[in-house]
Amino acid sequence: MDYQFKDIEKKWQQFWATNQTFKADNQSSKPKYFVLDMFPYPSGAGLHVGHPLGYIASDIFARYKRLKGFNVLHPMGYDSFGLPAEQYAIQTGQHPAITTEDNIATYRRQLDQIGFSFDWSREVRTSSPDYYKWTQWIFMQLFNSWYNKDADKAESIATLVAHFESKGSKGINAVSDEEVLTFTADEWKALSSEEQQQELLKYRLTYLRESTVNWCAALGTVLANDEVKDGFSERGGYPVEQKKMMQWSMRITAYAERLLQGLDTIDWPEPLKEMQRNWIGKSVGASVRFGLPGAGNEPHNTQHATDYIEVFTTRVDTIFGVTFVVLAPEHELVAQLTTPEQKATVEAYITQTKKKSELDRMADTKTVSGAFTGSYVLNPLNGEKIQLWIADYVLAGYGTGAVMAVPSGDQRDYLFAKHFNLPIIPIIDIQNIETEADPTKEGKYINSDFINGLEYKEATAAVIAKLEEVGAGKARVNFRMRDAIFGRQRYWGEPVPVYFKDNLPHLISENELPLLLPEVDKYLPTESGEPPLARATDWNYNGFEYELSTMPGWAGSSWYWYRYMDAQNNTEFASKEAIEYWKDVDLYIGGSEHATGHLLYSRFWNKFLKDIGKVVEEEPFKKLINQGMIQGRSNFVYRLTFELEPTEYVQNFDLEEELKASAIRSLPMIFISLDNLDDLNNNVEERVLLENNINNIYLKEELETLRMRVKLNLNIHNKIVSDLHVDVNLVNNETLDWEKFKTWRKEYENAFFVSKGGKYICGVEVEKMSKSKFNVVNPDDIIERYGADTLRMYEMFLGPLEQSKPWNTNGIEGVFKFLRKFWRLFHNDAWEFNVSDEAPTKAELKSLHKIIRKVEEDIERFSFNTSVSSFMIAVNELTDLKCNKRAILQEMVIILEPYAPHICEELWVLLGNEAGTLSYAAYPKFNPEYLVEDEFAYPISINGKTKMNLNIPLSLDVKDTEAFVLANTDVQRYLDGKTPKKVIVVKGRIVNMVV
RNA sequence: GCUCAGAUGGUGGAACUGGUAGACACGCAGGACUUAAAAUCCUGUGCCCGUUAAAGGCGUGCGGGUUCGAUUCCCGCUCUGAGUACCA
Repeated sequence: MDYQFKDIEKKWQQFWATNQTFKADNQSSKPKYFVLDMFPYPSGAGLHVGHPLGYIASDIFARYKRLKGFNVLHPMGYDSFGLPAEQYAIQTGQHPAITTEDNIATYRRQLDQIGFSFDWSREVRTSSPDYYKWTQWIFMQLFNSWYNKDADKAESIATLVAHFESKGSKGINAVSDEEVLTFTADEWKALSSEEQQQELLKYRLTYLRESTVNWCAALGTVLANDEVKDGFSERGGYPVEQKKMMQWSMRITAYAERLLQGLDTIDWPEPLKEMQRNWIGKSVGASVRFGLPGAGNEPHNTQHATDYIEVFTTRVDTIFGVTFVVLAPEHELVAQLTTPEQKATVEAYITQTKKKSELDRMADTKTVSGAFTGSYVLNPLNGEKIQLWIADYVLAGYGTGAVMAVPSGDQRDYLFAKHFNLPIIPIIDIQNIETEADPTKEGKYINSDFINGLEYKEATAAVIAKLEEVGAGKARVNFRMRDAIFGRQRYWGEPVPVYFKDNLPHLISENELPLLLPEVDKYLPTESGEPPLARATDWNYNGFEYELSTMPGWAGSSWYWYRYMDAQNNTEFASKEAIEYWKDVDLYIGGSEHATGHLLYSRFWNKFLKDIGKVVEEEPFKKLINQGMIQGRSNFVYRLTFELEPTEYVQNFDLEEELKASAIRSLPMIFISLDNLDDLNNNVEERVLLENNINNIYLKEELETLRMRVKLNLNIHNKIVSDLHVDVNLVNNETLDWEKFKTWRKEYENAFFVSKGGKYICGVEVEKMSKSKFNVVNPDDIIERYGADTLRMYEMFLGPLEQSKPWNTNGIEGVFKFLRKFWRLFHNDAWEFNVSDEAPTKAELKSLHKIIRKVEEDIERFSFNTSVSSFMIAVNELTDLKCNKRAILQEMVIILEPYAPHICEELWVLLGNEAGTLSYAAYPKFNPEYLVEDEFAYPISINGKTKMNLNIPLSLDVKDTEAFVLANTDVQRYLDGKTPKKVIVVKGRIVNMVV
């Protein structure tokens, strides 16, 4: 029988499902291997061809590892909480759970069609209560924990309470809010329970904090930064204001150092690690206090936050070059430190700053602006009085919201000083500050008191020592990363398992989990601007109000890989045994867009779960591969822009009306093929020719009656054509199927095509894949035409996995032909299955063992595109050899199985093997003996240019090879009687002669 | 600005540690089969010069360098894509 991919694929997909072929066991004598894909958000649009790229790669890897004798865990699930479903619910009133369910069904159908070897018995959905029960449970553990810096790990809040009770706050080294109380044990005990809880909240790993959000009153909701454009909501264009709100936060900053260090232990793409490093943003420097004059002893040393300005600097060595200090306009001391004379200026400046969005403030790096407060601060090391300014280039949220300005070393400070005429003091002997700041660390210090003559390293150490001595500063490490906001004012997310009593948050008890998402009448905020959950009736905890915000999208995805290990467990998020067996993810494949979101939060939660003893590995994803994005590839047709004009005035003649009344209704649409377009643009004659053609061919009969009444002139517009997107499904290899095109839309029904040789060539552009550009390609269509095996192999054949590339089907025929050719090896000319048991020849064995090694090497380095090519080469070779030997073909079936599982299963059974055993067959063993050659066609080159090839026995050593080459008459002809100065022979590679 | 990735025929791409640049596939051209078409098969296909062939020249973004030999290593530059940012 011919290769009937439809029957074959359906048959085996059913077989795998009924027999649970890919169900993984949590116990095995085999080594474990966990292959994970980033699970999808089930959107209403379904899967497009970009989605499966990573899934196909991971499936090939998973299937390969099974053949290599591993116990493979390869699961799939859905990140099913999220905004689009909620948006849809708001529009249609349908419960998001229902639309989500529908979308999942579509995804599942599409995924099943591609033939993935997922263990569906472990499927997870983040929106399902038996899943989010555990997301809530982890939240509770975070609430019940604090970060002990001495132990460098999270601990139960009980250990903190015990410490407070016995020793007070003394000796606690914790990651906490900035302002915590200092107290003795007795003082602690004297606090009311509420006061104690209030204090403990400052230590918990998830806590309430007032944070600024983008509040859109009209939409009644909080918007993400990228949903805000120039101070207005992207959707609807309503004004957005900065509003302070009590929000749940996650103390991820406690893990900053461990998150940074951990990167060195995992096998991830370097750019991705770099992104996380930048996001964490560790900078090593010092904090320095600039005292306020008149506040007492100078230089200053006091506990009260109001009589000094604290700055963070990475260049504490430049402290003698400080000529002013700048505060962020939002800094809390600004009002207090502004003198009456400067009050008006400063307030005007603050108002001006407030008008600017954060984006504007960041974008405008050219204009220098600021205002003098009228106050001075004192340099702690030389007592010098320096001006205190405010300026919007200093951000309140970073460091301390204040900087010490060193105009000789920092370009921003330099411009500021020049603009406001502030002093600039050079501090390093080799510094050149004529036209710009010079941030050099080379050279020796000048104008710098006790560090004069020193070099960078010793100077830094000396300054820090001095600062510590006078109590005005110390070495400090600063991180850019902030705590993550964890609350969302949305409906379709996990409810936070917290209720409020006396304005304090309390956890519900564990046995009351899951806290189910309540039903609401509408998915909108309330009139008073409370989140949708406030609409739920009778939703309270023994009369106390529940938290009304829900968890963000990343909550459910920050631990889901553990649930796959033990998806059905009712008593734990996963059993200890399951976690100890599977441990971590060996291979994780997904897009790099999750670099600083999902991948950072997951590492954070993982480290926390390890601290509390629930998981065993410090890092969750040992190896990670980013698959590139599949971009859309749009096609264009070019519609001629022309008009007809009457050349004379005729009474009561309106061309438009006459056209409408005529048989043709309107002027025909004429499309110009891309290859004709150049001629038209460059060649006037062509245009005249076309005009004549239009008149004579396209318009002739239709306009005859009109022409009898008035003379018409045809004008082609200056911009000859307008480019229109055309559905890529109507185009094959840039050639338009114009019959289909005519039926695509009513208005094209009578279209004309101008082309060379009857082929209409379309234009191409790479853009985002989107409906409006008609460039979305659905895997279903490809599978319908070519089958899943072709789709799988073609997606791999497209190019390196990590590279972004536009989707195009130009080469898909080649892959399909390859599979047919493979099928043909097992069949005779009458399409009857025909395999021989003869012993294979040397040439056949060579082909086989070449491919065994090649595919092994390629898969191990995730180079799937090259192995597809190699399969083609192997099948071409075996076809040429007319090989139908079982000994060769059966091995081929095993090697190809990860790539094209359906056709291989079918052939496996035709070869007489038991159905379903292929997935666990043994991968063929490579034997290098079959590849040994006794001769090699050496390229013979003269001065590095290859001239000819020469077969030379590999048994010859370097010297004999050289002699063999020089004895050759053809070589002599090339040498033209000259003796080479030097002959380089690389055995088995090349011979090069220098003349 | 900074960080990272990339640039190879008409197209997607290959060339792993410096050793025959362009594998494999698409497309295109020619041919076979066919009444014809589709399908299939065969041949050719980097560019230039050359009637064919031979021979030759040029070729991996650009300019240099190291080397017997560079797509690969080094220096400088251009462009494209991604991330990130008045980060002190």
